Amino acid sequence: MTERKPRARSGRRSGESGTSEAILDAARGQFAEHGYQGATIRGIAGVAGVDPALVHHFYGTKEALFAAAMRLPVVPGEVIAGIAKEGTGLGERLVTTALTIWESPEVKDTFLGLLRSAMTSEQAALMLREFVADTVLTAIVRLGGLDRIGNQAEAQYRASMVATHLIGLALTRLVLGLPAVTSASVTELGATVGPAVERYLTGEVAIPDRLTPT
Amino acid sequence: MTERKPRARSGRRSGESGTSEAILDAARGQFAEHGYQGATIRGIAGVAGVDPALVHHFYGTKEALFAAAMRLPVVPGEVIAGIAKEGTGLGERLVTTALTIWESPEVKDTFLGLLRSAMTSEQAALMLREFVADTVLTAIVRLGGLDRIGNQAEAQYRASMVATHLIGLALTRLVLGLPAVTSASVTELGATVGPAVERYLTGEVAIPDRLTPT
DNA sequence: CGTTGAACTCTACAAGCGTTGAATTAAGGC
DNA sequence: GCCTTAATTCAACGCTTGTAGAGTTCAACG
Repeated sequence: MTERKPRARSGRRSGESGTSEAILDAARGQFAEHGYQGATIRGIAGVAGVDPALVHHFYGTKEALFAAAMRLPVVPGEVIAGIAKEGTGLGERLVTTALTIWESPEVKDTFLGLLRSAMTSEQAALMLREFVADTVLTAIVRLGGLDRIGNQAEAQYRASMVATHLIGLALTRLVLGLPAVTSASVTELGATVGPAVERYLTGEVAIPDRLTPT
Repeated sequence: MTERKPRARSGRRSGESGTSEAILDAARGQFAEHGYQGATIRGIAGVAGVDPALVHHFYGTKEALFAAAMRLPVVPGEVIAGIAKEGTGLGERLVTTALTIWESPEVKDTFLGLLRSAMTSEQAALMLREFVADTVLTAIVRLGGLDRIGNQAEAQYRASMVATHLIGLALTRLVLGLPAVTSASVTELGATVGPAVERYLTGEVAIPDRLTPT
């Protein structure tokens, strides 16, 4: 009875522990839940069942850990492959594709972490911009939109409107929890929002003069 | 040379100092810049040129200060009055109205503070929902949309789509800083986004079955 | 003029943070 | 079977944070 609470012994564990991956997982979860500032190394270590110093040993600083945790496990090909069912419009497929990717288990925490952190961290904002550009532009290209537009600035503008709407959708659905948006299914949202997105991609849209040189 | 740095004497100041308002202003600025967690009482006090304890004396806890700072100076009537020029479509007017209000000096810091804080604070998320509902729904009503729809659930769904798009616009413009969105004028954005919003309000939109009882 | 109360600063505490260095234990190559 | 190297915990530092209490100066009222 010399030791009451049986603490974990120090020193290396037997076998492959997979601890560094567990730490990354815990980090993604905490960043997704509390954002960059709200998540603490101690909290992450706690979830991973590990001493805080170990987190530091593996990843150095908190910033580096964030960068490592938010790095995508390459945009999951399976998810994209399973989508894009024919028969529906381009915009609709884009919306359902984006939502499905963002809500897929492999990506959700990363996306949420970036979204929450981007509000207060310039670094995270940059990463989120890249992330959205990656997923949305990739999806656009893969689904075959925006390819006919020669004017680069106009294409940029149109794509930004799409991104704007989709990010708003993610925000009201995943973070803010607007009832009407959370209770709708991905398919329903695709049907409702799809046409608006499609108009931005290929429809008649007011483009600022300065972007369309005579 | 007994005292190097001339510190402010303690005790009450002469005349009306208006300090409590200065603190609220500073708080709005800091919350807008860093979000709820990122803003510190010491930082706010510093901007207001005041001892941190005074902030506490006036507003009690940080949460209470946040609530006090984020309370709207009643939606500025001047701003709303100066908008809604005839000749453009309903959606276009809604977009320009919302953007103009949110970017007006009286409201901008409050809105940004709520937007940044809502990502990590449930309290702030609630306030943001109310805020958006207030400004957007107020504008919708004032501009005369959505009044013909009898079905309450459908109206809710349509309005949520509008809010979704507008919040996305605010986010990419004010927080994320997407170049194509920040460099456009409010008028240009109104022309581009307006039709999409108008469609949600009065157009032909796919409404989930469960919302439209036969 | 004296007293009460509000505005204001000082000092300090307890808690939590990211980070560090040293100690302990196991794995892997020679 | 030793010896290096990696994984792991421990204890602690220095800093910042929100908050509390006590003290100081002024305004206002009788």
